[in-house]
Amino acid sequence: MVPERTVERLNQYCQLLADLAKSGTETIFSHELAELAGATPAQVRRDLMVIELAGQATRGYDVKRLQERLSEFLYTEGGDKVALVGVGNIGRALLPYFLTYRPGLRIVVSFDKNKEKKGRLLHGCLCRGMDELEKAIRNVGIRIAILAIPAEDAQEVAERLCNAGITGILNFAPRHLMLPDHVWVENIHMGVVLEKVAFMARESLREQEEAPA
Amino acid sequence: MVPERTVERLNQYCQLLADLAKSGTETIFSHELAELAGATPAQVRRDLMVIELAGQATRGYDVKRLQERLSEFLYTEGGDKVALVGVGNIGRALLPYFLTYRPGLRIVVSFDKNKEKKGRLLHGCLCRGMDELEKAIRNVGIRIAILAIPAEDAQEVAERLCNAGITGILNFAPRHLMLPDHVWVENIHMGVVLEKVAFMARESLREQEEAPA
DNA sequence: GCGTGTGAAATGCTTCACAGCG
DNA sequence: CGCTGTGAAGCATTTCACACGC
Repeated sequence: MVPERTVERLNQYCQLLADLAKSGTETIFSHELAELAGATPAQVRRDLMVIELAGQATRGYDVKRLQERLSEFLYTEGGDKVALVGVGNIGRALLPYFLTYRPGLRIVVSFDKNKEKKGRLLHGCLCRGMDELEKAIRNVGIRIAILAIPAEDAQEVAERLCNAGITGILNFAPRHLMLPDHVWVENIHMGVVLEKVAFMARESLREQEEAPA
Repeated sequence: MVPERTVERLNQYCQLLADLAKSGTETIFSHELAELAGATPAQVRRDLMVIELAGQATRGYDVKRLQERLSEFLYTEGGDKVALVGVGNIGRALLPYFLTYRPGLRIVVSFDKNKEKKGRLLHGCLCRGMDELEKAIRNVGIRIAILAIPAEDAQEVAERLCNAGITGILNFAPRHLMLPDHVWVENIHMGVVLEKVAFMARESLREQEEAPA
């Protein structure tokens, strides 16, 4: 019901507002928030319609109130627990980021097939063996997983995650996962995105040259 | 002119076709490629219209020919050179991936403000100091950069990159970059995406419960 | 019959433009 | 006035549906 892109931007706004609140800003106009987020003022206002909090024409929006309302809308009470599967470089990049930065999500456990990592604390997060995957996820009641393992293992492990009760996956493995419809999968395929950047950069350059005036 | 999403998928197809060619597959139907890529058959056919290569109703597409044609369309002759700015965990995750996996892009130099990394080879890629940024990029003629540094430095470094001739940036810093219009920026904000996954997973669960039959 | 290529319809998302209000 | 809230218009992307050819 809420547009996907809007959910992304609301999360972004929420983040920005938290920073603004910390730095003492009390009110903000749609065009200011738009500039920070890289959106248009109309877009910001449209997005904010879904949370039904009125701004004032003379003052804009109350930063603190807006941030509270957004958190309420986006996050569950107490925050969601997340499992990290695969503690390679990507996993290690994500851990500190979420542990310190994100209010609504906590990475509470990680898994790796490398036995040496088993039992170790990485950024305060216990690493378990892959054999404990289902049991640990079930016991802790985790619904969200980050999949950061080699492509060839991705499908199999993703299926195990779903069987263990996972309903949302952030997938970094460059493979399309075939999973039941009720599971929400979001792919981050960095290779594809970098290639898109290269292509689009070239394209937009070409367009400019072709139509100089 | 070519739709953005199509560019992404064409890259994905190209990747998949390379694998298929290696494994000896000679021809492929749109519905097979669609399944591998997580798209629909109609979408695949629509995407392939832009490269004007005909498939055959009885046999489908010639894998090798299609892959060649896609590479030709997507990549520049000899490949594009890429700079990696910030050799933290994200940077280290990307390096081996692109060095071994991507045909059209080569990370040829990296930069880090940590002086200890200066002059070292990381996965065969020389790491330079931030003071050498402009000069190195200009000399080697690099157009594409990956920005994987802390948010607070992102804007300033991005501006330096643009002044050095960069026209495409893949940005991992959780900040919207304000840059000239001719520079193509693609953001990967993992935090925002993970939060979206959590939200959408919850939403789609709720919808299913509300409309069970 | 079965799959391709493609106009035309449908969907989803963004932007415009303006009424309403402090 | 300048900014918010929002119908309506405009774009981008996806899906439908069917003519054509092996």
